[in-house]
Amino acid sequence: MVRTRFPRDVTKRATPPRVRAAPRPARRRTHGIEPPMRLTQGFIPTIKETPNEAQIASHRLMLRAGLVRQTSAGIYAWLPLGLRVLRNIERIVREEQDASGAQELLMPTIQPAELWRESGRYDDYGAEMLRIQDRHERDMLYGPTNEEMITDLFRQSVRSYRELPKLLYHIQWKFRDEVRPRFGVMRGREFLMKDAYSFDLDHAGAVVSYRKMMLAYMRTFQRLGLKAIPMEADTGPIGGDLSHEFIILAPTGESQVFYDAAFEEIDYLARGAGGFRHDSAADLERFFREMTSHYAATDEKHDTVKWDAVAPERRREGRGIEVGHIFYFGDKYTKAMNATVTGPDGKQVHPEMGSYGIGVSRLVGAVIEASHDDAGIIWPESIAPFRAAILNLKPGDAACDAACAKLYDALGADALYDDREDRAGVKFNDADLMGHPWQLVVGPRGAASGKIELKRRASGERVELTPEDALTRISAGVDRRA
RNA sequence: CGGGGUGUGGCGCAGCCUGGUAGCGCGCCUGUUUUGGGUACAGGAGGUCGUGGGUUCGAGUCCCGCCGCCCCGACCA
Repeated sequence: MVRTRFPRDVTKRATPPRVRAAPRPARRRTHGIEPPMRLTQGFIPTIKETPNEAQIASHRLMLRAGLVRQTSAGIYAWLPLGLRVLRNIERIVREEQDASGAQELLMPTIQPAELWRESGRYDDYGAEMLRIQDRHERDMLYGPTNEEMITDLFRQSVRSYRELPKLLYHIQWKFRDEVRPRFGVMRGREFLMKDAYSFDLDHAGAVVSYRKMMLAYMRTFQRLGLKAIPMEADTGPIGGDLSHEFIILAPTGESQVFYDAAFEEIDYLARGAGGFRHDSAADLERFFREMTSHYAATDEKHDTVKWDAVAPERRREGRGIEVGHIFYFGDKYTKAMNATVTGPDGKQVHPEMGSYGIGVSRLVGAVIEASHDDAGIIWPESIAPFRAAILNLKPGDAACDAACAKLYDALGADALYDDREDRAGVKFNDADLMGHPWQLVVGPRGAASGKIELKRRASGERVELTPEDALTRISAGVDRRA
């Protein structure tokens, strides 16, 4: 048995090692776990008619395109196509968390009631918390969030202010027993969430962590192809006095939002002059001022006087879906759970905390709400389950088969090969429904003369060209940021 | 949790009022046909009618209980 020891000095480092900004691999989907896929061999059950329970667009399309299946109210199984999207979103969220200096860990889904009794939330949280007992009749719960557990982990091991700040996150399934689950994965009971927690010595430090996360969020949403607006929010049951929620725009959103066009004009991913760095206090300050100086409000908090002060051509209005929420709440938990570090003056202090959530599974639905048409989903390049679909209009035809094999070979895991023996219309419809950014249409008509058709899902634009040129167009068309 | 709706082959639905051999469309399987936007024809497989009880000679249908799911509202990543 090999014994592993953690190097001592790791915990002594005052600040985490600098992480390079947003790694962007040459090939996007390089987790190495996703195999190429032929439709005849895959498990991608598309359906023609809309299941009766699905009312909103994203829910309907997720069921029809074979992304998910519901197993109970508000609980979903993720099928291969849906899982790819979920993983792609998760990957971008992770890259931006890492880039901000946060460290990933993984906490369990099941938590002991004891921790929640310490913070006082075991009783406060109410019926939304799923409570269970193990065989020894110990009270347990399926975690709806992780403030208590992270605070417990922190207090066990962090002793000195020299080890601060700590910015920790995980991406884990949560359960909140919603009274009324709805809108498919947008308001499920079980959902995948990225939750981060910051620990700082004082208020000033906590504010820096808060701003870092805010920047990470804006970058994340931009990479997902979404227009996100940060809005001041109430802190709710998490408590605290500084909080923002992030609303993305979609025609079917739950609430009306009003905001200044400034939010759309900022490039959060820009480098160099005008860009924002996570490790520069000045940049973070400037960034935070940008985020808070422009008008933004939901209908509940809408202030018509302030709204009238915004130049008319800069007023933007639309429907919004909440996809993230960040909180600063000081020593609420460190005090209740007695987590302390030794300060510079030798006295014990309760670190200041913040928590930061992104609804990863909700984002799958939210992106679809923001990007679809009558025919189906229109995936942004950055999270599409496949970059392209290869439609073999006549399997068995030598020229078609050869052309498809070549394309499939070149694209590998980035392509979904529709090799079904079905009518052309079936394949066109399914490809539109599944929403691949590109469609490579190979039919006997063009194959004879060495041509295929390339269709752009978003615009509907089609061109006839050689397979080589099509492949070039596809890779050239990748916007690595969005 | 209040209000409303609904549950019948994989999906969408009819049948229930007025009890009497469980049907239609799509999908699926076989064959023919068609071949660039869900083709056509023929044959076939597949259903404890959500569930428990009751009424009746007989219940998908009538009565009572329970459960699931959906929508509106209050509540929320």
